[in-house]
Amino acid sequence: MLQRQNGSIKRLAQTPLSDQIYQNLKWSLTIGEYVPGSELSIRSLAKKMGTSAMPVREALTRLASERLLISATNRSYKVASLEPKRVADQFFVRARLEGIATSLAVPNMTTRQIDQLEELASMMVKDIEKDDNESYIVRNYNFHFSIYEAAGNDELFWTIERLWAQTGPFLAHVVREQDMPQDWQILHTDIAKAIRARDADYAAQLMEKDISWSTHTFQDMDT
Amino acid sequence: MLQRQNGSIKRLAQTPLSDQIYQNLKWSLTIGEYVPGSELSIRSLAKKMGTSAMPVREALTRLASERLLISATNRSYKVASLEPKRVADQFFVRARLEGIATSLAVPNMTTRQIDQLEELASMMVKDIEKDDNESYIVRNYNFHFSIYEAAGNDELFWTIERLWAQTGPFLAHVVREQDMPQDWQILHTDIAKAIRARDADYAAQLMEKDISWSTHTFQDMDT
DNA sequence: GCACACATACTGTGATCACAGTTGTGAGTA
DNA sequence: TACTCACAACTGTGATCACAGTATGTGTGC
Repeated sequence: MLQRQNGSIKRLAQTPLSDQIYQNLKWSLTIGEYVPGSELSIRSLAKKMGTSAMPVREALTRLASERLLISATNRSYKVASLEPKRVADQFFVRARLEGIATSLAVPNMTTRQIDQLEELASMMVKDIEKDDNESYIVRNYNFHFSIYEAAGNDELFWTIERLWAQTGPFLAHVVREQDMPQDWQILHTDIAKAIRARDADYAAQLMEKDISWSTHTFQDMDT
Repeated sequence: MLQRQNGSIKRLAQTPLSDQIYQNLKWSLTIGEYVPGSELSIRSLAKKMGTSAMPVREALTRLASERLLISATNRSYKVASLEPKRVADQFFVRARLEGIATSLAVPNMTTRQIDQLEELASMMVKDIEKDDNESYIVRNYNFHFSIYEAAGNDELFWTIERLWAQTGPFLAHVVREQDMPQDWQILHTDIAKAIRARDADYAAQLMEKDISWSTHTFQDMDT
C-alpha cells in the first residue's frame, strides 16, 4: 500500500515508487475498483499520486505486459472491456489452475487453517446479507488464496494471482449486480469440509465448479 | 526481430522500440541464449543495441514483472539461477497447462497440421544426430506451440509462452549437455500419433510426460 | 605481506523535456 | 442544420540528466 503524506506519496525505504504504484494498481484491479473499459493515463495518475510521470509509466507498462491492462499503440492504457470469448478463456484457465492448487493444498493445511476457512465462508454469507460487497470481495480473495498459498508452489500462486487481477474487474461487476447463483455460497463451506476430510479430488472438483460458473456467465454475455 | 541499420536499431513503423527489445530478449530467454545467473544491465544493453537507456529499461522492467528476470533492489537485472525447488515448480505448472492445452487442441487440428507435427518430430531426431542443438530447440518450440495455438485459448497460450521463457535458460542447458533421456525423442512422434487418432486424453498424458521428466531432472540437481 | 579505507566506476530510479501522433471540439461555411 | 477543417489539448515514447546507493579495485598504512 502507498503511504500518503501531505496528500502525496512518501517514499518508503528501499521500495521503489514504481513498485508501490504497481502493487497498488494491481490490487485495485483485483478487487474491481476499475470498471471494464476505463482508461488510465500516465500523467493524470501521476498528478493524482503526487509523483512524476516516470514511476507511473513504469507501473502501467508492467501491468500491460502482464495483460492486466490493454495498451493500444500511442493510445492510453485501459482496462479490458468485456469480450465474452476472452473472459471465458481466462476463467477456464483459472478453474483448472485453482483446482490443481486446491488438490495440492489439501494434505498441507492445518486444522487451524481450515477453521479459518470455515469462518471466512460464514462471514461471506453475512456480507451478502448485509449487502457489503467490498468486504465480501476481500474475504473471497483471502479464502481462496490461503488455500493456494498452502499449495506451496510459488509459480502456481503467482500465475493465479495474475489471473485474478485480470478477471477482477468482471467478477466485481457481477458481485455488485448481485447476479450470483443461490447455491454459490454453500460451495465455500463445502470446499472447507472437503479439505477437512482430506478429499483432494472432491475439493478440487468443488473449486473448479466455484470458478467455472463464471465461465458460462460471461460466455453468454453480450458486449 | 530488430531491424538493424548502421549497427543500430532502426525504428519500425508503429512498433515501439521498447517492445522490439522486449520481444527480442524474451525470445533469447526462450531459446536459452542467456546462461542462468547472467546479468543484464540497462546501459550496457542500450549501448549494444544503439538506443538510449529508456526503451531497454522498459523492456527489462517488463521482463522482471513477468518473472522472466530477477530484479534485486538497486542491483542489476539477472537471469534466475538454477534453484531446484523453483524450477521444479515451474515445470510442474508447465506439465499441467500443456497437457490441458493439448487435449483442447486434439479435436481442432487438421490432418495437414498433424502431418507437419510428424515432420517436425522426425527433423528433430535428425537435429540430435547432427548435434545441431540450436535448430532442435527452435523446432521443439514450433512443435509444441503449433499444438497450443490450435487449442484456441489465448490466455492459456500466453501463459505457457511465458513459462517457456522462464524455463528456457534451464532447458537449453540440458539440451546442450545432451542430458536428454533416450526415449524422449519417441515421445514427440507418439504425441502426433495420438492427436491423429483423436485420443485427447492419451495425447495430454504423453505431453505431460514430455514436460515432467524435466521436473525430476531439475529437482535432483544441486545448485 | 596483509588489512583497511578511500576513490572510482558502475547499478537502478526519478524527474524533466522534446516530439509525434491521436482525439475531440468549436468555428466557419454550404 | 449538417458538414468540414483547423486548432488545441491530450496521448505514449525516447532521450538526457541528477542522484543515491553498491561493488570493485587500488593505494596506503601498519
